[in-house]
Order: sequence, then structure tokens, then C-alpha cells
Amino acid sequence: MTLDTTFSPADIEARWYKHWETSGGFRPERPDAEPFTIVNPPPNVTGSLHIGHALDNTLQDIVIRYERLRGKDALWVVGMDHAGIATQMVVERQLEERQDKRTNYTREQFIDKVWEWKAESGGQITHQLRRLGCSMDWSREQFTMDEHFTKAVLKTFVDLYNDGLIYRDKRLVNWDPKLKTAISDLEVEQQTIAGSFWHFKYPLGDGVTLADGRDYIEVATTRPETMLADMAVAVHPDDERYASVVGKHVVLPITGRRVPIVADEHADPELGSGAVKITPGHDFNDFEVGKRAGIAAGDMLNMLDGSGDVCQTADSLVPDEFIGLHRFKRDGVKGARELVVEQLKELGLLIPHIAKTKKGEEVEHDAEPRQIATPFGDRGGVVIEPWLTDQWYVNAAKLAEKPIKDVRDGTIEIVPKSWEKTFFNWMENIQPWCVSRQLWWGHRIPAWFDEAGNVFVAMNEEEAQSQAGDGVVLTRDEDVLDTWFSSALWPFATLGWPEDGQPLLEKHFPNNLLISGFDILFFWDARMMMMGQYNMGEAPWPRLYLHGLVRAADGSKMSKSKGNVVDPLGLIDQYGADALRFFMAAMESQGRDIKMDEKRVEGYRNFATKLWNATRFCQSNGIDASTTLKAPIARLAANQWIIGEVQQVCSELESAMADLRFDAAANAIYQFTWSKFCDWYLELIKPVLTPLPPAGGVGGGPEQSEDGGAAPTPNPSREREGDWTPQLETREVAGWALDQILVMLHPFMPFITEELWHAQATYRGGEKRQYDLITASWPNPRAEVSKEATDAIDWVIDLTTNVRSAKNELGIPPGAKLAAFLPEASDLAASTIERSSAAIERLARLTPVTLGEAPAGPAMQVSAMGDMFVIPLEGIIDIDAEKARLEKALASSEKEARSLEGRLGNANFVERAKPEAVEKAREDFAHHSGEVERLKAALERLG
RNA sequence: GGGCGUAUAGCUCAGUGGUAGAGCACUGUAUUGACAUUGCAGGGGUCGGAAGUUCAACUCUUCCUACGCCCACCA
Repeated sequence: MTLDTTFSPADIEARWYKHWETSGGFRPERPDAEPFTIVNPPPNVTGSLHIGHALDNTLQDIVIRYERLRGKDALWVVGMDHAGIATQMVVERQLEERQDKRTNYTREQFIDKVWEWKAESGGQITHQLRRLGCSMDWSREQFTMDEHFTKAVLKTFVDLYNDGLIYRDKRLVNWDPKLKTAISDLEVEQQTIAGSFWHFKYPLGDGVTLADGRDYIEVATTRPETMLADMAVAVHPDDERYASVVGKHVVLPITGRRVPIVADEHADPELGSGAVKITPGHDFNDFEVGKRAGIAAGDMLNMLDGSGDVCQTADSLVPDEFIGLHRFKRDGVKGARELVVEQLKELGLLIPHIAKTKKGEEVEHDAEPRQIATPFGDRGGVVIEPWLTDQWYVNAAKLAEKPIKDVRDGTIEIVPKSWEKTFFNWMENIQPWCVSRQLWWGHRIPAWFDEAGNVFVAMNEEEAQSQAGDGVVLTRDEDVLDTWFSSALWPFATLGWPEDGQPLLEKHFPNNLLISGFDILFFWDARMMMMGQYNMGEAPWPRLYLHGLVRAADGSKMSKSKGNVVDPLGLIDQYGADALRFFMAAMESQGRDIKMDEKRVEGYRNFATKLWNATRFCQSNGIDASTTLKAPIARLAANQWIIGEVQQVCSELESAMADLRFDAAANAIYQFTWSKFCDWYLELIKPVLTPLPPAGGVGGGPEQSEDGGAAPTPNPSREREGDWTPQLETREVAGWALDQILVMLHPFMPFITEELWHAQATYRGGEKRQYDLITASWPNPRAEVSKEATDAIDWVIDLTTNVRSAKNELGIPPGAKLAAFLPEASDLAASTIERSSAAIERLARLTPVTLGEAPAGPAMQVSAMGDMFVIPLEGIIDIDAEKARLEKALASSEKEARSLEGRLGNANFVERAKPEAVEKAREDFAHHSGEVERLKAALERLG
């Protein structure tokens, strides 16, 4: 196949993805191979691909493709999460757009609508993941509401219940008044907002007074509306100001209700007046104080209405004028908060806040302005109300025990390790997990109540009925489970659990690795650890890799409201999926967020183009696909050198991948491909493939050097065996090396590498590849390469670079071909000049090179690894410039040499430093002082 | 209040107990056969600050400063 001169990602991406998917490339049959398994964090069915997904999935795909190439039975489980709240919100919003609402339907009708929505517009992200090139096993795509998944969820719930690890409890929960459901601690986000701090007088009852004669207690609050449900005033037991009134009462303003004054350590004497109002039904601290004061949860006052919304309830305790009000002002309408303040002010019970203006004048305000940390629901976005309800709780502390041990003893390795502390900190202080949600969309809790309120937990109604006994009327719990309860089962429920005889489950659980963003460490990762241990008796994976966030170019968090969101699909359109993927990999260094840098994405698009053109070059020079995995036998220095370099980069890549250093892996293959293969190797073999006509009319024949150049000295001893030719060898090695690049680069840039793989035909004449790159074999380039050969190329490279640099500094045209003399040649120099004269001519542009003294006269002097060439430049060279150049180099070498000399002269260093370090210093010193001598001689030569 | 992270070239980031690298940007230069989405060459950093350990610190320790994140709390 001939490649077009331009490379357009869009065409090849769609074509190859379809081919891989339809041909089963993502999960080749490898029954005997070692399994390698990753489960993909199931995206919400409502979701679409954002830049964070692009990072997360790129990393996983790199690992999966790498392990697949290494011959493993690589399985990447994919699917979607039903995302209870998010999905219900989407569908409800759709109804609202048609002036309709959820409650116009029965629960069953509404759930049908959600399924309809899913069928029509859910799961966009699955198509977008394909555009990124992700090689998941779509043939087994999962959904957390699939029938078998539901069974796993129910079984887990029932088992936990029977083990006493799930229980029903009445306590304060984080209530989201917008979504009208309880949510877990993790779903609450603290935000600091500007608020007010009010001070009130609570009159003491029964004519009691404080020690100082006051007939009231001062309390302060940021939530005055809750005073309607106050049940006590607490003071510190040691606070002498209030000692006389503990056990007495205050009369609550507005309602006139009498509440006790209790002693409790929660009250901080240093803070405010030292007395605090206690509202057990609407504050987590107060709840605890209330319990300590002997108030049963069932007796705690609740001032909100039955829907749990912000309205006041007619609880006979709430005055009429408050009923129907929201908690706070909404849409300009006064709320309970405002009315409480207003009434207290009218009653003269508001203690004003005295503020000083800039001019020093005192001004009275109703309240003190304050920054207040306020809980918000992460989905609904409104202020959370701590609310007293009956909910289902998981004993998370118990379930956390084994995961903590797993991480502690290394059964699970968290990468990077720095996250372990955070993990332990959370797990060791974990609170009961509220798992019930007052929603319709989700896994309905398998609990049935009889009329007396007894609960029966079972897999289905029949079982519950048999527990309850015939004739007992049962009603199923209306609530559904937290979405994370089901996704916690993902590593095994997707593989067939809890059914018996599931070969996939046996082979692929535990999984091998989990990759996730650190933002879901607690939500998902930790809960998978708990459920893995609980259901399977094992950690779900031995390794957890946590990556950071992708941030906007200025370092800020991407968010829709800020309008700084970068769309990964837009980047794919513009630069290709391969470039975006490579960017993600190259920027992914452990424990750090990634800042978006579009220039860099562009750079990796350029890298793809570079590879594309290198392949075009190979094609036009008869370089075919290789037919063996093993490195070809090579005798040419350049070929041996590139084989050695392939081995080198391959081992770098493997060790980077073993450590999950995606950046190191990407950079290794990048540098090798561009800086070694393209910049040097392809240039080194050009003279072999297309020899220049020999200079001076001397014919080729036996005088030719092995790399296609004219040898400086005839070498009649060279033998030519069989049909070996330098050209054949070079084509074979180049084709092999290119193939290795394609394989090694494939996990990072799957599309272009697959395209080029197939563009490269096997054997001259165009027989097609036997198999796709996606299922090719990882390099195993164990080959002997001689140090002499690789040194020779390193020497040529050093010479070339130094000649180019010198020419550039002296203003000599880079293309100028110059004759060179080498008065004192090292063995390496002598043999290299003989073997690789063509490379020296083409790259260093030195020809002829004469071993021996140069004629007297002006010359440029250039060294290559210690061999000092003299390049006469009569009439061209500016002697002063050359002197300056050499002097600069001399100064630099002298500085190095002096520094090393100083170190070597330090007895402490020689005695106490590692012997290798001393040896290295000696070598470096010898090198630099040698260079000093040579440069001095060179300067002397110029006079 | 507790914990974590970051600070290295103009920018974005690697890095190692032995004297600092990449990409981009910048400067100069090259163009008839792989590639201008390119080649070649070059300039540019007292590695946030201070002290300590060490023969040797960008690297280890402590402290400080700045920025960021997580958890808890502020009645």
C-alpha cells in the first residue's frame, strides 16, 4: 500500500476502530493465556465524554493494549452506571419542559420513561470512547440496572442485612431539599458563603436570674429559623456564669415553649456568650447533645413538612404565620429565618451587632456578618438540611477493616503511595453509610414491612412473605439504593457474580489493576474494596492507580459555569485521537494534575506526522515489514547500533510500564522514534540505500566501505558471502526496527500505528500482513550487538554534531564539504573511518578524511570523542573567530578539569566516596584534561 | 484544626546524593527526493528561602514563605 503524502487522522481512525471491533480485536481468543483485567469506571448513562474521561480511559487503554501485545488475555470490562439521581434529574427536567412532572405518573410509568430515555439518548459516551480508540470488550457491555446486576445488588443487601451490617436507623441525615432525598456524607460539599451571625436573648423562666442579675441567656446562631425546634440551651458544666441555672428553663420567644438548660461539654465557654441553643432535629452536634441530655431520637422536634422540603410543618409547635414558609428567603419572599429575626427584634430580644465604620463611628446592625461553611448537595446544589428520618445504613466501619488491612500489608498497592495516608485517614474514621435514597430510579431496597412496621429483608416478595407468614400484608420499602452501592460490586458483578460456575469470574477476579481519578477514591474505590472483601473474600485488585485532574491552561478547574471546558472530541477532530492520547500519557506523571496545553497536543500530532513520513521514506526505499520477531543478524555498524537502541528503549518502556510511569514510557518511545530512528538512523542508512556517485571518478567495487562510501584505504581482505549485501541487510534491519516502533508505540497511538503496520507489506511485492497490529507481539529484541559497532556510530554522531556546530559558529555554509586530516587517530577512529566513510561524508560532510598530518595553514579543529580533526580552510576561515571558539571550549574544559582535580585532591572524597564515584571522577578528569591538552595544541597550531 | 501536594529555563513539565533535561516559545540558519506538521545549530536556570546531615545536596532532614487540594469544625 502506498501512503498518501499527507496524513489525515479522521479517515483512518473510524476505519480501524470499526475493523478492530467487528473482527474481535479487543478480546482475541486466548484461552490459555495469562489473564489481565481492568474494569472501566462505569460512566453515568447521562454522561458525555469530558477531558477527565479522556485521561482516565487513555491510561487504561494504554495498559490494556500493552498487556494484549504482551500476549495476555486482556479483558477491559466496560459498561455504564444507572446514576440514580443524575438520571432521574435528566428525565424529570425533560418532563418539566413539557409542563409535565414525575408525580403525574406512577412509579412504574416513570421508570418506563427512564428506560425509554436511556434507549433513545443515554450512553452517548460509549460512542465517544470509541473515538478515543479505547479497546474495551463491548461485546459484554454492562449496565448497573441489568437483571443480573440487580440480582447481585439484592443478594449483597440481603447478606449484609442478615449479617447485621445493614440496619435501619432514625438519625439525622443530610437531606437534599431540592431532590427530596437523603444523601451520604460524601455527597455533601462544604462551601464558604457570606452569612450572618445573630445574637438573641432567651428569657429565663420562673423568675430565675443569672449570677450577674440578668434575666435572660444570650445565645448566638447562624440559623435563627431553627429556634422554633429548639429543645434546650446548653452551657459548659464548668461555666460558673451559668452554674446556677443548669436544670432550670428558658422560655422560647415566639412560641413560648419551655426548654431546659443543660450542662454539656459541647458548649464552649470561650465562644460568644458560652451558651448555645440546641436543635437536635436540625443540627448534627445538637443531635448528639440532645441524645446526651436524654432526648430520644423519636422525640426530637422536626419543624419541616413531610416532603422534607423547606416549608414549615404544622407540628402544633410552629405558629401559624410560619407555616408554608421556606427556610430562608426565596425569590424575594420572606422565609422563616427572616420572620424569626423580625419577630425577635420586635420583641426586643435581638441583641444588635455594633460595628465601627472606617471613620470610627459606631453603627448597629441586626447581625454580625460572617463567612459560614455551609453544606450543599453536590447534585441538587441547595443547602443541605440535617433532617431526622428513618434510613438504611451500612456499617462501613466494619466493612472497612479488611480493606485497611489490605492496604496496610501491601495486598493492595496504592500508586502513588502518597494517597495511602488519605485513604487510612478516611477509612479509619468512617461513618455509617446512608444507602437509602428517596428516588424512583434505582435498585429498590429489598425490604418489606408489615402493618406493624416489622421489616422482612429478602431477595423477593415471596421469600419475604414466607418470612412474615401467610396472610400478613406486606408493603415494599419505597426507597432505592445509593448508586455507589451497586457500582461497588462492579469488579465481580460484571463478570457473572453471584451465579455459580462463571468461568469469566474465576479467571478475571481479582482484576489486575484499577485506574481511577482520586476524586472517586472514597465514593467508589474504597467501596469496591469493602464489597470485594465482603462478597468475594478478596481484594478486588492488587493495585490502585490514582490520577489527577485535567485542568484548564491557566491551572483553574474546568467547569461549565466558568466556560473554560475543553472538549476532548474537539481536540480529536483537530489533532487526531492519537495526539490527544499521547498528550495525556506524556503529561501523566504521578501525583500531579495535568494542565491543558494545546500546543503540546499539536506537537504530538506533529510526532505522528513525523512517523508517517519516516514510513513513507522506508517504503520508497524498499524497506518492507519484517517477518521475524527476532532482530536480524547485522554486521553494519549503523544496523547494529539501531538494534541496540531498540533493545534499550524497549527495556526503558517495559520498566516504565511496570511502574505505571506513563510519562516516562511515552517520552522514551518519543525520543527513540524521533531523535534516534529518524534523526540519525535513517540518515545513516541513506548512503547505503542510495550511494552517492564516488568522488573523483573512483569506482565502487571492493574499495567501497561497508556503508556505501569510498573507503580511505583499500581493504582487500573483506569477504562477501552468499547473497549478502549491505542494502539487503539494511532494508531488513530498518524494516524490523520500524516494526518495533509501531508495536511499542501502538498502546499510545493505536490508529496511526495500525495504519502504518498494514501499509508496510511483508516481502517485496506486497503480501499483506498476516495479522493486525492490535494483536501483534511485543518486541523481544535479544540480540548481540558489538560494542565496537555501537561506539563507532556514537563516534560518528559526536563528530557530525561537532562539525556542524563549529561550522555554524564560524559562519561556514552547513553544506560545505571539507577535507579533513586526523594526525593522531584512535583505534576507534581509524576503524570507523574505514567502515563508515559514507556516513562521515554524508553527515559530517568531511571528505576525504586522511589519517595523517594536515598541511600547515589556517584550519578549523574539531574533536570527536577525543580525536582532534584538522580541517584546513585556507581563505575561508576567520582565524580570530576560530581562536575564540577554541578558547571558549578550552575555558569550559579547564573549568571542568579544575573542579574534578579539586575533588580528587580532597582526601575525604577519595577515601569516603563510593569507589564508582571516584573512578568516574578520574575518568572525567582524564577526559577533560585530555581535551584541554588537545585544545591548547590546536590553539598553538593556529599560532 | 488535621492531612496531602506543588515550587527546576520565558511557558508547561521530567529528573537523580556526584554539579541539570524535554516539549513549546525565542535566535541564527538550511529548501529541487520521507517530513516546513521539517532539518541543523544556538541562547536561556545561583533548581522558592534559610539552616542542618554529608567528602559531596536540586536531590535527604528541619524550619519558613507562596500556591493548590482533601477531611473535620466554627453553636
